Amino acid sequence: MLQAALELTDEVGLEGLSMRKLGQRLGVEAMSLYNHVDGKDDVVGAIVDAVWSLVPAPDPSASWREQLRSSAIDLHHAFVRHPWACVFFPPSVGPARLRAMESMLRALHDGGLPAAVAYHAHHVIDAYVIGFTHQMSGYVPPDLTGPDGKELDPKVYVQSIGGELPHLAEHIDLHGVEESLGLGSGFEFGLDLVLDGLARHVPGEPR
Amino acid sequence: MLQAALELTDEVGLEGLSMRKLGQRLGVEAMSLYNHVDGKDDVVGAIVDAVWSLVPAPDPSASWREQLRSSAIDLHHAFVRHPWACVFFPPSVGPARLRAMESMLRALHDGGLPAAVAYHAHHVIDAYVIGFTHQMSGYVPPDLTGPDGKELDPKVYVQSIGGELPHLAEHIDLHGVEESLGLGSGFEFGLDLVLDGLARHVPGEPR
DNA sequence: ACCTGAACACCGTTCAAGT
DNA sequence: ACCTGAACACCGTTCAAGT
Repeated sequence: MLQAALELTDEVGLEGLSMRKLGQRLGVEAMSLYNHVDGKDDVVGAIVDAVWSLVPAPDPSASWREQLRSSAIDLHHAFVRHPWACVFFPPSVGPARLRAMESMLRALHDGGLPAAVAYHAHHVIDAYVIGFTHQMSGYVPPDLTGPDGKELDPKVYVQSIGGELPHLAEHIDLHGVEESLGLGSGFEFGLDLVLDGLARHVPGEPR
Repeated sequence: MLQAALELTDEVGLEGLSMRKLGQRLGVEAMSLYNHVDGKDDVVGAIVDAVWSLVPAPDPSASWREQLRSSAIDLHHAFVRHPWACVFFPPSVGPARLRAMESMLRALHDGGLPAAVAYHAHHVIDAYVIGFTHQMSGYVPPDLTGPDGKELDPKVYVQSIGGELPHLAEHIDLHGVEESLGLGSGFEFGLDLVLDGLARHVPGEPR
């Protein structure tokens, strides 16, 4: 049934998931589900944790930086595949997510970061990975087809809403060609900003 | 009416906001609202943009770094006051948010950051500010009162869910005393990691 | 132009009743 | 032990009817 819930949510999203539809998919009335599950929050918590369980534990023999980096990227990919799971507060925090948190804190600690830095680093990285991925996979480009059916210039589109906003119009112009800017993916660019900053907090390895 | 919607949402949250309750507060049936507004998405988009309008435009004579930093902190505070507005995708992006985006992109451009860096920086900072603030203000500490009414040790609480997770237990122990770690707020710590990283991309000012 | 009541198509969840 | 139908308390939204 957990499998059915996950597939259904992949198809219809978290908003579209309902006990009635889930029952229907299982060939059963919605009310029967309450014999196996506490309620909707229970199933949402379970399927979100199932996505967390897809990210492999980091290699403890790698450097702290490589562990954090590859875990963040693996998590990012899992959320790209299941965008509805990219959420700060699922109804409950399951064991898979707890294990991921433990791995990250262990890597920071073993890497020699001061406790205060490790404490904040954990929240900063979580916020960045979930935040950026959520933002990225939820984005839908604005509809640029004008009332006459022709494509609007970003400049006039932006102006129609907010007035004279030249930098914003230029920014929208770069959509779709951002990979050609020579900086790699936006996600990794930001991730490395954070990790580089953390590296400068490792005592004994200044730079 | 926009004012009433904002106050109501401050009280009951975004989940609690309904056309019926909003009508009730205005002394009118819910269906009357559709004469003044396109639908619920319309009012949510409007009140979210009203919160964005609370953050002042940055001082253009300040350095790009100071502009970004103080805008991010102002936005953070606005979202702490109105947590329901701290959302990546409101039903619509209003003029206040567009103006904030323009100010940020202008500061990055005038500060001499390469176009590719400015492009990604915008998304990274947005993701971080919204992500961290959302995470922070939505967090509710786990209920540590055991079945006998006594307070559980974080170690045994964490173990009851996920097994042996020593670093996570230690992390939970630091909750509430994180301000005493000597690194300032977690939000500003992460923000400075990002801004410091961006500063190293300014050509001609190596370091 | 603005408001209203009834209705429609949905929700999560409870509960007594069945097997 | 598991399933069911009816019901409750909610949603957003439409639409014909009123003033």
